[in-house]
Amino acid sequence: MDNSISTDRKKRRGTQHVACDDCGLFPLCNPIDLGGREFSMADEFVERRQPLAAGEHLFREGEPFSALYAVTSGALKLINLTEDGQELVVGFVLAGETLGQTGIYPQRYPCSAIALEDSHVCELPYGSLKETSSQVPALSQNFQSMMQKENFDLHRQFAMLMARKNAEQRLSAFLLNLSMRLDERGYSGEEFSLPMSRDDIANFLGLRKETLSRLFTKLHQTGAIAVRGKHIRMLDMETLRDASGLPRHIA
Amino acid sequence: MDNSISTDRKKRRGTQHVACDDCGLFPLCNPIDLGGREFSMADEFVERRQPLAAGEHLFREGEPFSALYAVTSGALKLINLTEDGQELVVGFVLAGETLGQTGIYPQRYPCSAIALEDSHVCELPYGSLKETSSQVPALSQNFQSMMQKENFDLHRQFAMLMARKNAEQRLSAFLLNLSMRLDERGYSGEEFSLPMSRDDIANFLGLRKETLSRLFTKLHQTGAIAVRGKHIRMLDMETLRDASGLPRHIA
DNA sequence: CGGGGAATTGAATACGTTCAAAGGCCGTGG
DNA sequence: CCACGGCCTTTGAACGTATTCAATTCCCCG
Repeated sequence: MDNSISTDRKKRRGTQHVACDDCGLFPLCNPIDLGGREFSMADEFVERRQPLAAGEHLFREGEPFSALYAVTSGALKLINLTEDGQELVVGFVLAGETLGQTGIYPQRYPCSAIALEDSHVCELPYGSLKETSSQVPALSQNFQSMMQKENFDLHRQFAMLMARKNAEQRLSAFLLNLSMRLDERGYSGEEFSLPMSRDDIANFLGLRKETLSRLFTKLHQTGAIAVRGKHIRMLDMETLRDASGLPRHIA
Repeated sequence: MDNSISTDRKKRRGTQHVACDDCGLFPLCNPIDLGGREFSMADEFVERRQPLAAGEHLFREGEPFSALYAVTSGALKLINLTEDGQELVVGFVLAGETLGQTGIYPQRYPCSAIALEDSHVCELPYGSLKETSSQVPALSQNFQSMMQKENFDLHRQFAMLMARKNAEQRLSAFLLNLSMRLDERGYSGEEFSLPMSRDDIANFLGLRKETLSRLFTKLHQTGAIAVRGKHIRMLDMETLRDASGLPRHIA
């Protein structure tokens, strides 16, 4: 069996942008399909493809909510800070995915968003969205749909990761979740590059980085995945699904 | 210190209903505040207070999505079934809370909902909601707000429970989460009755019931909570917050 | 009062963590 | 282009925590 991953390491750091059609914000940028007359938020209000250096904050926990964002390239992590300054990773946002929605209700961002690598984001000011959507039913409708999908995704991720007992199940479920999400955005869910460090994954999954490392080697040795640093190839999805302990239709 | 819980066990099983004002579905039942003219879904479409026996299904995983629900009394659990027929508890719905929203996007319920005790639910058919909301902006607006709050709640619960490493943190966070949610609906968040079995909690938290049991006794002995079967009194919230390892502003 | 499921407790085992050390990758500077 | 240094990752061994399996107790309900 071929467990190897090509050793030439071209830098993928935040280079290729996701296609607009694959972006989670697309239905809000271009709500043309239902509107009767043509209309595009993108041209009017969306601040497109702002660069974000690795490690830079997009927004900070507690800041007043002001806009929705979509990641067009790169990836971010969402974190909370504990009293003693420790990070608590509560999520990852991949290229094509949106962030900021959770701040709408409390009017503040409930977590900080930090770029994991050099990234680009599109910014949609919430004021403009709200104002325009009151006049453009199609936009309002698409916004509604977006929140519904978001809700579903959150619930699914919760179901995937919450009740996983042992570390192997957690990691398997995590990898499957990533793979699904990459697929959804037009990337390969079979071979990809992890944008986050082992530490971040461990923190997110409630494990130690050492445990995680052992698990990666274990999954590698059993032939379920091929690992070379951050590069992952999903070799045996079936085994992973079994290892995750998840119902087939979820994973 | 008084670690005792009154020993008279009156049956609270699904007796008192939550007040309509405290119900998560209220903004959809009565979107009068913005509408100009008075209007109420409740009178027209909402099927009110349907009884549900303990153990009975409200809906099943995979069924076509048809309606939103609010629990007016009692409580439900949300579960997925694994291939081999094992339950995977993915959430609990308390009196005053809503369920079904996660089915909107995929057009199917992604999990089954089972009554934990004799309960009552109000049913709002989604067809009626959608139709009416296209004519009543206030309703549409409130629906939007509901999804936004739902999104926030899900994210918060995810943040609270996901990265909790050890069992004590998980249980503490779980109890704090329950307490918050009860408070929100006008119940006492300080003293309450767990509607679910130890097994269900353990399943949800990814622990064994034996471990859970030991933790309950431990928290009881340290004086953080008072436990008598399903009755819980939160004696020392500060200790619990510390034990949960959560940032203060979340817990 | 008695039966049965749920909850608790106990002892041995398995698993994940901890602390320490070594290895590998990458950017920097020679 | 290669050597150096730092950081991230991997590996090792001892320890601590959660799990397992079994036995007992507690409650709820008839």
